[in-house]
Amino acid sequence: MKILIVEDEPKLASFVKKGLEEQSCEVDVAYDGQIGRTMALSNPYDVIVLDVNMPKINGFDLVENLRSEKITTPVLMLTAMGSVDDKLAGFEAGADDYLVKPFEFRELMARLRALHKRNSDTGPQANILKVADLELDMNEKVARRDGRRIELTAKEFGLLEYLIRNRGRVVSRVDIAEKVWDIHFDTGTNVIDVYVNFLRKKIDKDFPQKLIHTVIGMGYMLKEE
Amino acid sequence: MKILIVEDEPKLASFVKKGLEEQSCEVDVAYDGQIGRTMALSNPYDVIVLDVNMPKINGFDLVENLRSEKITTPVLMLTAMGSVDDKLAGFEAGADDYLVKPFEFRELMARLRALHKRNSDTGPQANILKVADLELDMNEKVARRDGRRIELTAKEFGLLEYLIRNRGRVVSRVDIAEKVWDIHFDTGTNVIDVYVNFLRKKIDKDFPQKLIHTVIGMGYMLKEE
DNA sequence: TTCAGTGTTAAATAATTTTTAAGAATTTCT
DNA sequence: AGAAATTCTTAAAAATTATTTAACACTGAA
Repeated sequence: MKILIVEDEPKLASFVKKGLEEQSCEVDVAYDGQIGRTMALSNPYDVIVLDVNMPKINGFDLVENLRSEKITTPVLMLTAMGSVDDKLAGFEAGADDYLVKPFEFRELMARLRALHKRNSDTGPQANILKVADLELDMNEKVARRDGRRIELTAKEFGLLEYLIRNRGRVVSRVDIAEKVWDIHFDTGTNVIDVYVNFLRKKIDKDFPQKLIHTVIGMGYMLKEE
Repeated sequence: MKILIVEDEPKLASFVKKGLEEQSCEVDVAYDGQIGRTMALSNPYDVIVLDVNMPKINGFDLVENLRSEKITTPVLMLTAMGSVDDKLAGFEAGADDYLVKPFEFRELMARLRALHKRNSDTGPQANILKVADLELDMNEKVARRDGRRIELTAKEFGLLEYLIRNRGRVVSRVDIAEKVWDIHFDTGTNVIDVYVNFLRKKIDKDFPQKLIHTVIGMGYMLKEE
């Protein structure tokens, strides 16, 4: 289990780190929210332990920020503030659990395990994204609709994956350009339009129920119905 | 969110049930572990709330049993036993969270939501602005009134969003021109009037209660009543 | 090197939205 | 009440946005 601890109190951080390492976890420590953010964005952690009270970026803001960046790693908030309102603020910001200091290490460990279990035990079948009768097989890198196998190119696959992960939500061309093409400024290109067209041919053309919808002036949306 | 409560204390059970139903959850209650087991096995719940101390089958045994039956529904244990050892036993048995009585309802709600969120990959929470029976769905980029779906163009959507975010406040044409059209000087146009008219046709026309009000000489206001 | 598949651009066409403008209706002012 | 100002409604013109096609460039494998 790979864990990131974001905690500005060195003593507590090293105590927790040691404990976790004894349980054969891989542990990284960030001593402020700023660094924590960078590390969380660039490494695939199983769980993140977050102190609320920190310089630069506090815990609440950090979770919110991570969530807005689509980082869904489970987060456990660690804090001395035990009021229900504080807890609610934590959950509101996007945390998955909330533990009040002082705590016993064993409880922290148990809670981390619980968070991890839920995220990882989705098993091998977690690698298939579905919408209606459309499946995206992340292992085979292939789509299926109504059981029929559909081969996709890399860009097509990337685009469809992005659409599927944002099913039911309108995604703008700018969003797509950034997340799928990694274009961060306006190049005046129409690649996205063209690729949506490719996808439609492969995925919607032969089926009565269309899944790819264009929302004029706003973007595209993948949705059943 | 569909929830099963397994709790032998009728008072507590009905208190929690009522609270959850107010948050528009579907709630079933089982008054002992035996029945709880049967219900959990036959219905697809989103979360299960489990009291530890119950006749026939206690909470620990019930989770263990469910897990062995491959029921992976998130379980929150509810109990008066707050020692770390008790908590560990709960997690050990397969629970996902552990809340000690007495608790505040809001915390229970937050924890249930957190458990549910992780299991249903609906991504970021539905982002919906509401006024009276009018909803503006920021994900789907669609309005709903009285449950009826209303499609809007980009400009219509922008205007309605601005009105809704300023509900109950009169916004001048100049405000609207600046924030929605990005026009910063007087062009003598009447687009805004035209668009308010468009919106009225889509949003107010078919309903007795009008939401868009014109305040002559000042601007427009969105308000119920 | 050639070839097939992939990614990108550009331009023509189609569809829809946005804006303009002008007459009708309403409200305000004298 | 009558005139003036403001707002509403409508339809058609203008502008924008989307789709499709085809051509071109790039890549990696044979």
